[in-house]
Parts: sequence; structure tokens; C-alpha cells
Amino acid sequence: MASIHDVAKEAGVSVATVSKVLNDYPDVSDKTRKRVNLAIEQLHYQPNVVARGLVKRRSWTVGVLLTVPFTNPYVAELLEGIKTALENSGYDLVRLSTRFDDPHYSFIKHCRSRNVDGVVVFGVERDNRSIDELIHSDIPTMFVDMDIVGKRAGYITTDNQNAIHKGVKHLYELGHRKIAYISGTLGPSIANMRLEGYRQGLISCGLSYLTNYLEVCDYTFDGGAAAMRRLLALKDTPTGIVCASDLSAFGAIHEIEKHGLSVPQDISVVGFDNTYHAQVFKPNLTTVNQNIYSIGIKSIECLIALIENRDYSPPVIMEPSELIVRQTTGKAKLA
Amino acid sequence: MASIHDVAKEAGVSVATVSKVLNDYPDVSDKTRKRVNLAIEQLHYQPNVVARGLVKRRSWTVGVLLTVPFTNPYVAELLEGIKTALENSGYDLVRLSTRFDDPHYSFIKHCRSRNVDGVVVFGVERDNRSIDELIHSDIPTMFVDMDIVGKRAGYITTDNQNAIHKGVKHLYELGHRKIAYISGTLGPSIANMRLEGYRQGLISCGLSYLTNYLEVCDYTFDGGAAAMRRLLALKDTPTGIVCASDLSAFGAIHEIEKHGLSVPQDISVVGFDNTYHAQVFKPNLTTVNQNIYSIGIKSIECLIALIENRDYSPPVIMEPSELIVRQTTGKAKLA
DNA sequence: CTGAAAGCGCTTACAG
DNA sequence: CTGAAAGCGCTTACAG
Repeated sequence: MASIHDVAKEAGVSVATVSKVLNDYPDVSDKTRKRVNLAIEQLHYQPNVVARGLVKRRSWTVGVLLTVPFTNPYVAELLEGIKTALENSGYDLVRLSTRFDDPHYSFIKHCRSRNVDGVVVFGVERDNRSIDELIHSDIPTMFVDMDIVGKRAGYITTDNQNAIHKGVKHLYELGHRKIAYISGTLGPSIANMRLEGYRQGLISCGLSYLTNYLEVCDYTFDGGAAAMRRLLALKDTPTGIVCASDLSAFGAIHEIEKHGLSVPQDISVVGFDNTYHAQVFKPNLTTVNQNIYSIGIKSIECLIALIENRDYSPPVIMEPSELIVRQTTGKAKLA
Repeated sequence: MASIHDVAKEAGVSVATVSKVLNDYPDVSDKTRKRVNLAIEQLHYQPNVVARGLVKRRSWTVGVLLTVPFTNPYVAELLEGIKTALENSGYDLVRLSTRFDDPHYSFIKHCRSRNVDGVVVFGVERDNRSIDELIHSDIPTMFVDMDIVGKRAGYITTDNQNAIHKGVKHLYELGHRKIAYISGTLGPSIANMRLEGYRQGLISCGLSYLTNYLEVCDYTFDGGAAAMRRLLALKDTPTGIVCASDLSAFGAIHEIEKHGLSVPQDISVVGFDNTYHAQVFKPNLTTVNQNIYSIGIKSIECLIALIENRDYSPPVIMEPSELIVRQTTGKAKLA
């Protein structure tokens, strides 16, 4: 690879001058600028971003902290948004190889060692030790789906409460009065916000909150199926089910069909996420669309703003959601 | 962040000496080694890998070239393997932000600019211009699922032909004699190798190859459904279907059920990939397991071998596959 | 408008 | 065993 010295020699100028044309400094004569550009062309010169980063204390690199698997459809879709937002930004994405089993490992130090300019975090347990380090550091950070702020850290998440609320209301408008909720594991604020959406949804529809209509599972297909099994065992079976994920909704549907009932003729089901399964697998799922892709995009836009502007205050963004009606919800049967 | 100078001053030695203990040089007295390590502890010093990389012309970074979406389940699983293999290797993964719409963009230059030590490529069109650049460059490269070799480039793929062969044989052993194949788009060598597996499978079972039992689709759910629709319209409907992807198999199953038939009572279906849908969605899919995760792991192991050993000749690896029998295949009905 | 010099945080012959 | 010096490929005051 040609270096800046080679270009300087070829163009008959100093490296300082080459650097100036590289960085669009105005105080270079047109003539030398042309000569330098010619030399760059001829030598196929490409500046070494690592060397540049060393002096500018920048790397034009965004680190990602995630511990859940890439196979998680939510994660995959988020990454897709992140990738797209990065495409023309001049930044590359680096997935730091974390070693949390090693007690000496420090994510922050890893970031510093790599001169990472900012970090986007998602799919990480709330109690991961890196999170506190990040909050108190001066490394620009965007959390996704965790309501955490710090000196230079903001977050972005779906408006979870409203989202579930919409699902409940949709079922109510179809005539359903017995509406159950299959929640994800309670604890993380996301899950609690969604549960609150279920409660508020019932209240605003004038329905009462029955504890045996609340089931909890781990967001999986099998978890959704098991939860549905318990709901079907109730004397007073619900006719409308709101789920906290698409996967658990598919599990619930499978269980319903296994019991000889059909969706949506007997029971309506609403999912959550609108991952690509929702439109790919059959029946196509009525679900609340989290704008995951768009969340991915915005997380990067915010992160870059934080990186490039010291005075940018850490953003907190609630992304709206919308209900997408497909094939799994229908009018309630008349009792 | 403390630099190597700070450590040197704290320990009362030269930076050269600090560097030596950092790199485990033997010619350092125990006493100074201890002093230096103490200073490192106290200052929470972490060497700057970027600076080190500048002089060693290394980055301890592996670049990834992929253009298909992260939401592709094959891609997600591969990345999971890659991530795992990288975890304790000392390398981080960087997803280069490619700009192929820009005619001046060069992936190779991008790699050089970032001092990337090696590249793993998958999910890229065969005619992507970077591929040829890569083959002729001295950048260690591993291609996944593309049979391409170069000066310092090898590849790893599933033994596709044998894999499909196994699916055909499985159906034959269950008594099926009318076995159709729903292929993926022909052209890429992967698809052709699989088709050849179908042909050979038929031959070794003493069955003849009927062109109307060959359908082609784009690996998707809808594509599989459409292909199945055409097969069901035949006078002599096949009783066993081998598909080139799990998704198209699910599409086929959906179509079969839509026609009032059931799987596997009326028609048996074999998928390909064993992505996590296969065990999550119902009916659980009989499918050929591509060891995608393991391919991901090995691709990185080979890549690191190529990086760290100039004389390592580019590996070509055919990963074995195995048939996983679940719920979608059964004995052929007696005619 | 141009370039010599110092410096970013490291490593590595080399001399002592 | 230890350290001064040069250098990796850049950028940036600063002097001219």
C-alpha cells in the first residue's frame, strides 16, 4: 500500500500538503491540489484510517454490545437497521468480542483500547456490569429497549404501553370481552410497561382485570403454547389473546388449533413485534408493529449526533407503534 | 486513559521496558517486571490496540463482507458461530460499511485502510466485484458456501450433494416412489450441487428422474407454497417432497394442508438447513441439518490459521450434514 | 500558499 | 538487563 509519503514524493510536495488536500483545507493552491490528486489516483492511494485515528483520537467505528444470539429475530432486524444507518455514515460497526466470564475483562477498557467512538447496546441483561461503567463514562452510548440514561448515554424504545393498549382495544372493538394477556418474563421495565398497557387497555374499555387472565412466559413458541394451554383449561375461556411476542403468539395459535379450535373463528390472537415471521408463516399474524428497523436507524443517528457534538444532550426516544391487522383476529362469537 | 508513558514514569523505567513486559519478553528482570505490573494495575492501564496495530501492521480485527440481510436465518446462525469462535481469539469482528452503489468504492481498499487482518465472506452475489479483488489479493479470506479459492483464500461449505441425497434416500426407505424436489434458484454452484444430489439420489434408489417433479423457487415460504401448488396440480401427485430450504418446506406444508391433505399422512416433506424454525414451528420439520453454526466456527478457525501462518495453504472444507427426522415424514400410503 | 517539526501510543533493532 | 532512538502513517500548530 502506498503511504502519504509516496504520494508526497510523487506529487513533489510535502506530506503536510498532501494531508491538507486530503482533508479539504482551503489554503492549498489549485495547482498543487491537482498535482496531489493526480498522484493519489496514480498510486491508488487510500489514507490509512487507523493512523489517522491515532492522532485524532477517533476510530470512525461504532461498537456494539450484545450478548443475546443473532438468531433472535428482534436482534436481527435491529442490526439490519443499524447496518443501513451506518452504510453512508463513514463509520464501521465492530462487534467487540466480550469475555464476561473473565473477571478481569472490562468492556469499557476494550472500547478505549479500540478507540471506539460510541457504543450501541441491546440484548444485554440489565445487571451486566458494563452498563454501569458505560453510564458513568464519557463514551457516547445509546441503549435500545432499556430505559437508561447517563452522562452521555440516551435510549430509544418502543412506546410499549401504548402498543399493548392498542392490541386490547382492537379486540374490544371486535366484540371481545374476555381478553387475556400472555406476558413476557416480568422484571425488565419493558415487560412491566407492556403489562401496564394491558391494564390500562382493559380499564379504558371498561373491562375488569382478572388475574387468571394474565399468563407469563419467556417469549418463546413453547412458552406461548404452555401459557395458552393453561388459559384453555379455565372454566371461562378467554376469546381474545394479546401476546408479548410474535413467537409466543404462534405458540398460542398452535395450541388453540391442537384443541380443535380455530383462529380467529373461535379465538383471536394478537402478537407483538411484527418480526418477519408474522407475515411469512400462516396464518399471517395480527400484531403490533414495533418499528424495530427504524429504531435501529435512529439509534445510530442519535449515537452519531452524540459522538460528533459534545453538547448534544442524551436523547430519550419513544418510538410509536401501530397495529397491523392480518388473519388472526376476527369478530367475537356471539355468546 | 493512561498511556505507556504514564506507566513508565510511575514504574521509573523506560517505555521500551514497559513494552517488553507487556509483550512477555524474557529479558526483563523479575524486579522491574513486578514494578511495571504494579504500575499497570494502579493506573488501570490498557494498551491501545490501535497504536500497536499501526506499528505491527495488524489490527486483530476480522472483516465481514455480507450484503444479504441479517434477518436471513442462515446468516444469523452463521454469525452466531463466527461470534463464538472469535470470543476468546483476541480478534474483534468488523462489519465494513460497504457502498457498492459508489463506483469509486473498493472493498479491498476499505480493508487495507482499516488494516483488517482477514475477511470472511458470505451472502454475497457471485458477481460482486470485491470477490475477484479478494481472490487476487494477499488478504487472508474465507468464503462460506461459495466454491472459490485464491492465493490466500479458501472456502467452507456443506457437502450439499450428499445432503440432498440423504433426503431422497430417507423418503425412499419410507416407501415413497414419487419424490419431487423443490430447488432454490439455479445458477449458484450451491443450488446445482443440491440438484445433482437429487438426481444421484433417485438413481441410487433406482427411480427415474422426471422433469415435472422438479420445481424451482427462491427459497422463501411463498415460493415453496407456489411450487407445491404446481406439484399438486399434476395428475400423478408426488408423495414425498424434498426442499432446498426450511422456509420453502414450510410453505409447501402450508399449501398441502390448504388442499385438505395432511403431512405426513398424505405427503411427506423434507426441509434443508435446520434453522431454528424447524424445531420451533409446528409441525416440527424433518430436515437436513447443515452445521451452520459449526461452519461459522470453522470459517474463523481457518481464517485465523491463514492470518497467523503465511505458509498455511488455503483450506477447502466440505462440512458433513445429517438428516434429522422429526414430524413431517412418514411411511408412504399404500397405493 | 508551503513545509519542517512535533506528536498520537506503541514496538523493535541496537548499543551499552 | 535497560533505554535512547527511529519509525508505523497520519495531523496540526507554527514559521516563513
